[in-house]
Amino acid sequence: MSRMSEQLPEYAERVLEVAERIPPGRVMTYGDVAEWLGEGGPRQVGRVMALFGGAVPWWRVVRADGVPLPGSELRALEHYRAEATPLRSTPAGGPRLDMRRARWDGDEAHI
DNA sequence: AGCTTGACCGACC
DNA sequence: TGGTCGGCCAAGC
Repeated sequence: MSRMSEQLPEYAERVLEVAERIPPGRVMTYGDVAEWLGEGGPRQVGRVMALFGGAVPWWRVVRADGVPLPGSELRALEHYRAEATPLRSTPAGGPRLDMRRARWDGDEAHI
């Protein structure tokens, strides 16, 4: 097939595919996704999400420290509330994800 | 070819 | 809890 109008790079497709598998109420970090794919790194995953994340549950792919996506934290928090994702209230500042409980390793058996 | 940037991460203090 | 630092790796300029 010829390159009509630039399709999604294969790597991007794989990243989005993983993002779609994350169960509601759970999250994976950028690094987790990269590690699961065994390809690329957190920053590559971050780039893919920045460019094409809008097509998938982007709020389920987060930074390792559990800080909601800057600029979209309100929308993200709405989703977390709606799907009962474990949050942790911090003394100063807004809520963060409770990574210990919300983190998903990508294994369907651990849902 | 070299330098900067970015939806990052872990170690350290 | 929070800030810095070095490492990371692809893209842009």
